[in-house]
Amino acid sequence: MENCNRELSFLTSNEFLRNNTDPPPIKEMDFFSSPSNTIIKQRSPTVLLPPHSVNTGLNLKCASAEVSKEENPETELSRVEKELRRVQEENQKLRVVLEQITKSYSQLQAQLFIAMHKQNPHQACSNHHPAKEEVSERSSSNTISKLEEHSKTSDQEPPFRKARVSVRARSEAPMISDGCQWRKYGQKMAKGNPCPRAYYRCTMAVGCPVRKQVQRCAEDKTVLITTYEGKHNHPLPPAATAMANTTSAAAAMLLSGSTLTKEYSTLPYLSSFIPYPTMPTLSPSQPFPTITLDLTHQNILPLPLQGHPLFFSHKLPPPMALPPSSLVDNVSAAISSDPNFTAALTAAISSIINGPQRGSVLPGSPQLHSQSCTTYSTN
DNA sequence: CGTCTTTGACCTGCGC
DNA sequence: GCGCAGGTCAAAGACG
Repeated sequence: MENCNRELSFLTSNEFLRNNTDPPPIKEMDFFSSPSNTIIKQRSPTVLLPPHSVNTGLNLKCASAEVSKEENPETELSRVEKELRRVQEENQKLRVVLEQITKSYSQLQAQLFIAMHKQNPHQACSNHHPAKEEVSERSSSNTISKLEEHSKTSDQEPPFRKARVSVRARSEAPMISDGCQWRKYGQKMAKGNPCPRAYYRCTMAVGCPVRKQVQRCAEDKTVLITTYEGKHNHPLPPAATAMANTTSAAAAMLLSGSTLTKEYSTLPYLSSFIPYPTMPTLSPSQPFPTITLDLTHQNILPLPLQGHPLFFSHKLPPPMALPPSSLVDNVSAAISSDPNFTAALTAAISSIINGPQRGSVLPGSPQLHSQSCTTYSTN
């Protein structure tokens, strides 16, 4: 039973990149702090830095203080501009690296989820929303096996049409803004809930199969339950990509089963985290596997959704009463919830950072120049 | 006038 | 077969 409460959640701590011998936890990605506490000078490319002290060598001294007063101001200006451009490029590279890391993590997390499910198929537990899904073990395994059977035997219907990703978020608005265009095509009173359920379909492209249902939680009417179904057949605007990534990844995690890795690699939108997925929750009246991303009680936002319009629509103080946190904080927090991921993620990070040496760098991933390093400040 | 929402009717699947 | 519930359709109305 203890596994029953085991959600794949991202918690707030900095433990994921930490071990006993590691430097202090990362608090922020500080690219512009004073040199005294942020710059690590590393001259030899063969010396490995601690895992998260990625020194890019941006010796960001205050140039003006060191420049000779006789020097031409224009030359100084151009030098500073040049330096600024270089810093921006470094920043961009690091961003790409981080994206690769998050992608690897989401894949690893999905694999763990599937492995857990296969080990304890009868413990596929429900989430903790009593009003939503009271799941019997029998119906759960039945549906899962039906699903697997379906995915094996039928290539005609996209599996995403059947998988659902339910997002619970607090919002006073009638509908969360997720960057897509939706057209309402129906509304129904659902049994057991005084609030009507609205049906929307994506209108960003003709024939887009994506639909969503929006309904307020019966127990807590401040909670908006948005259930996504289907996969977009068109490019998405940046604002919508985060949510699409999230739901696609979650659906893939739910559906892919033993062929997870293969299917994952073919998902067009998969490039993001899976935030706070609970175990698949299956309604007895609906044979659709549903994965619930519960954002109502978490004190950290999922990475792809931070800064997303969805969350700006909240009445909660953004970002949900958290102290200012960095991306790295969130990553570390995420992994800390499951220590088993630490080793795997460390390997993933290593494979990216040391890609060229180990021959395992991902295509298109940037290569951190050994002498071009940036320190993640702990301040 | 075109687009979107509303809402009752209809279809489908499931349990009894 | 019947009733129920979820989901969808489509006509009518509202709106800019």
